Amino acid sequence: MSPDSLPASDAPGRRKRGAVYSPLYKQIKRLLLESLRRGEWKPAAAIPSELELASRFQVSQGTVRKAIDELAAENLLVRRQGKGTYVATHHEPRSQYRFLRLRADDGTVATAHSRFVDCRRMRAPAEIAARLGLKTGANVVFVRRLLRIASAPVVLDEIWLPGRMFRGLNFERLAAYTGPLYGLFETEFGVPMIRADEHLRAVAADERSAGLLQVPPGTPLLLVERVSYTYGDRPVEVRRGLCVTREHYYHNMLT
Amino acid sequence: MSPDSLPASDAPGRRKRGAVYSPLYKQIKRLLLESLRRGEWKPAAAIPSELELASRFQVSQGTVRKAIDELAAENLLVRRQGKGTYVATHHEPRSQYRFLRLRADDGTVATAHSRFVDCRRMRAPAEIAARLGLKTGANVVFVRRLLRIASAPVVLDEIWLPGRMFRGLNFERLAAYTGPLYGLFETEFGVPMIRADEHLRAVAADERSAGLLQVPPGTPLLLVERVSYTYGDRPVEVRRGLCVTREHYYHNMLT
DNA sequence: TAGTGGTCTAGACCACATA
DNA sequence: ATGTGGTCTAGACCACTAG
Repeated sequence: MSPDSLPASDAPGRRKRGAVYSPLYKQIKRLLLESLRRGEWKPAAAIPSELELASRFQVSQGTVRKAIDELAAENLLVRRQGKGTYVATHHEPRSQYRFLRLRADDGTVATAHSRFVDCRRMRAPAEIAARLGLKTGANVVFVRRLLRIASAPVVLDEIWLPGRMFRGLNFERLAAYTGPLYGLFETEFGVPMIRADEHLRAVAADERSAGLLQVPPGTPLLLVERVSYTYGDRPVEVRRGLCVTREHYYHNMLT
Repeated sequence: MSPDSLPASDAPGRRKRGAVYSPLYKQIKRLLLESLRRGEWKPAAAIPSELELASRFQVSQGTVRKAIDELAAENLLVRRQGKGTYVATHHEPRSQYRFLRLRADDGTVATAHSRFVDCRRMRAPAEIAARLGLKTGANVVFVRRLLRIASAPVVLDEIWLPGRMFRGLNFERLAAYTGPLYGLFETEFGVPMIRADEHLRAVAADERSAGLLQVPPGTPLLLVERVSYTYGDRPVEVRRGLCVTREHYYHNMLT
């Protein structure tokens, strides 16, 4: 990207005047975000050094730093002193459990084992379609899986994904893959998950879920409804998780 | 606080060398935190300007800024351009719902009405005492209250507080007080809550809770176990909330 | 008009990783 | 030895608030 990417109208002092005011580092941040969205720098890859970006955008290193600081605070980039700045990936252990808030009673982050129960393509029900920004009846991939911790089933997930973005995703590929699901999405389908919204409720286990989770029907379960987003706030996953919270809990820190 | 507060051993370049390395701004941050902990600046009050702090600590404005930046990111301080930097308080609307993650189905943050059903002093059960860092049997204040949204009971809270820190807290004072509970704690007892840990589970309503929440016994409820902390990571509140999630959900955002 | 936080720069130097 | 991120400074100027 050339320096010309900075709108010419911003040339004098490079500030937007009038309607809205946007500091230089916010504009740089937007440019970096755009490069990430376009896939110019893939997950796990290094982005150019601060000095190089500074000369590319014709600003000082400090201004680039501030832009990167914010992206790092949002977990989109990872800084490594002495090495460089990298695009976040769901493959490293540190990012791996970013979206998993389930803990064992003793506080440990138990290692979960995925067992896929189902994977098929279907027409999106109205509610799922709405959340994914698709038309009702659009093609979606439906996945059902069981998360086991220490061999006991703990979570039953139902997942809906836009069919167009996940061409070729099927039961065999899921079963063959070891590692985090979002790692697969990112590597195989070029869809990095960067944010998720969760709605939690308590519900009673129905017959089917109870059977899969090996608990009596009617058992209180923690329902976690998630919508995940990729760059540009595009929703790309709807997930309904049913959790047995007899020996586990959902952890959250308020600040 | 005089500049001498900076350890003399740090004088050359003011860096800690050897065992651990701690940048200047982290040391400044620690000093500011200490002033907050000591109550030198009360909630809602303004702290000295950046320039004044810089001259006080004999560092540049930029270094003070970086320290304040981190404290603001942790919601301990609030910056207001053109006015100053203020100590966070639970009295302003913006901080008011910081610790309340319950939303109505339509996404709105419903205004909750508190109705206190119980307040008495008791000896701390072992588990509560452990979480509060007290000895079993230590004096604690026990509070039970019902949170109503649009006149329907939605949350039943049970709260334990260290007796020594909350002298004089009784049913009458609770009932007379309008506004957020943490505002009361901060103003009347000098205990600002700055962080909380929550553990969520799904449980079945027992007879008593079901009665108060006006749901059938056995109804799945969201159990929210919270431990709140004040400065220095001191635990000062244990709370058990039972939420009816028929028309409300617990909201969480993952980044 | 004065004071406060917010932005931006240029340059020096430090800590860390790698070759 | 080199290159990267991380810290710190001094100073200029901008945006915002309030007397």
